This record gives sequence, C-alpha cells and structure tokens, in this order.
Amino acid sequence: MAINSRFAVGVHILSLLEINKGGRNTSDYIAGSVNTNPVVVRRIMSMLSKAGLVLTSPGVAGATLARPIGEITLHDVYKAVRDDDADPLFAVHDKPNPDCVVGKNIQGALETSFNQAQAAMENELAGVTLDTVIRSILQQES
Amino acid sequence: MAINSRFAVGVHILSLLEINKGGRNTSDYIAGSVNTNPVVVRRIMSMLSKAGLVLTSPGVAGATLARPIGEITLHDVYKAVRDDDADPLFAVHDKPNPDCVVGKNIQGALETSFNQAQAAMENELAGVTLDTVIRSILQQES
DNA sequence: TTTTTTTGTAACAATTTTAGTTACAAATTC
DNA sequence: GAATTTGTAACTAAAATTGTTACAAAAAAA
Repeated sequence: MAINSRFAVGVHILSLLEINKGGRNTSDYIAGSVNTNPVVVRRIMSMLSKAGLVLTSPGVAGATLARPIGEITLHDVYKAVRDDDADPLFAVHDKPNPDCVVGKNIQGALETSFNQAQAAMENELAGVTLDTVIRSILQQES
Repeated sequence: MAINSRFAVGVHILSLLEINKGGRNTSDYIAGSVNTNPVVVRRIMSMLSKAGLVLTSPGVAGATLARPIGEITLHDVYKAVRDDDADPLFAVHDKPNPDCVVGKNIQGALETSFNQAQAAMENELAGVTLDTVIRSILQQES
C-alpha cells in the first residue's frame, strides 16, 4: 500500500458531497461515513479546497463541489491530496557513490522509466471522473 | 515518494552485477556503490534471489544474474522487492461506515479504477529491460 | 586444519510517515 | 449571547522504512 489513504478518503468525501447534496455535510457527518476523526476530514477537505475542487467557508456547515462531477477526475483528487505536488511516485536512494559508474548514473537512468510509469498511472486516473465513481457506488447499492 | 527505494536499489544492484561482471561483487562492495549498509544489500539481494533474478550461495562472494539482461524487466524487479506481493498500490481506508451508501460501496467502486491505474504503471515497467537501463548508465558516462 | 571471509537472517534502533486526537481562534448560525 | 462549525496548530500513537549489531553456517584462503 504505497499510496496513502488520503486519496481514497478524498474521493469518498467528494462522492458523499454529491450523493448527499441536499443534506448538511459537516466534517462530523462525513467523518461518520469515512469512519475517522472530523479533523482528518477537515484536513483533507482543506487540500481539496486549495486545489479548487470544493467550496467551503469558515463557520458555515458543509461544502459543495466546485465543478460538475463529470469535470472532476481521480487525477485531480490524486494531485490535490499530496503534501508536495512535485514529489515523485518512485523513491530513489539519494546518495549513490559518484565514484562508481553505476552510482554516478543510476538516478538519471531510472528517471525516464520511472516518469513514464508514473505518467501511465496518472493518465488512467485522469480518464476516470467522479461521475463514474458515483455511478458505481449507486449501482452496487441497487 | 510513495514506492520505497528498495526498488531503485534492486535495479542498482542488478546493473552493477552486469557492469562489474568480471569483478568480485560482495555485499560490501555493492553497499559502497549504493552507499548503504551491506546488510541492506543482502536483504534486497535475498529478495531478488527468491524471485529467481540472481544466483547466490552462502559463503561464496558475489552473485550473478540468473537471466540475460534483455530478459529481466523493471516489473520483475518491482515485484521481487515487495514484502507482500499481493498488496495494492493504492491504500483504501479499511472501515468505512456500512450504514452509509457511500461508506458501504466506496471500496468496490474504487477497486476497478485503482487496479487499472496500477496495471498501467506496471505495464510500463514491464516494457523496460535491464538492458535499457544499463545502456542508459553507460551512455551517460561517455 | 585453522583462520578469515562471506552470505543469510534475526533482532533491534533511529527516523520518517501516517493517522488520530486535543485544543482553540475565527466565523457563522441559532 | 450561546452554540456550532471551520481551519489549523500542536501533539500522540502506530506503522513503515532504513540502518545497525550480532551471529550461525558455508566457503575460501592461509
């Protein structure tokens, strides 16, 4: 489980905002659905807000989606919930020996392949909208 | 940096075994190139060995590749260095509220998309052989 | 054959990451 | 004015990651 659950929780939150659109989606209520602490929800909600995916106001209960569900992709959420948006999927040991041919060049040699693999993954996520996820949730229910 | 550096170190080790084929590739020597502790190298080497990518013997210095470099992919290494080969790339919160429509179905709804994204990433890795990596290392050197 | 070297692995430690919790100011609602 | 809610900081607990120490078993070297 290399990618932390903030991503899945982020999708959960957005799905709930849509499905429970009429209701009062406080962090407390959402936390009850996710089964976690309200502060964890607010923390992730804050990231979604900074990424422009949801609209919130201090003191005002709930949040609303900033865009139609067909225009929010899993990739948008993936990027939104990362601490450092630049940090790569694959870690590389940071101080290989520069006096060794392999040590000196391994980082550069891996960069291209690792970037391609990450891009392929992100591209798949970009092809899935919140709409699809919500449809799947509701379909399983019926 | 979601995927730990054992993967990159694994590729480093295999590359070094090939490039320094004539030499004496003890865990101590390899550790010097990676810039880590020899035990860390032996631990990863053990995983590579169990995956059938290298051949080693207790007490005998060094290791050799079990297959030609054109027949070892980054995906082989990726799978080799994972603790639990089954554990997925994307973590999902494990106890969402079953009394909520979203909580009850979010795991199933995410499974398909997450699996596809992971498969796309692994597929890219499967398209890169150790041969390509080594070529890149040597090319950067010249 | 004795000594040294090396692998393989267990046990432990240090550091970092992740998730959860407490606390509280600021804004809004009741 | 009292109660509720967001937003955020600070802290705690647990887990993962990486590095280290220790040592048996096997092989190589002396």
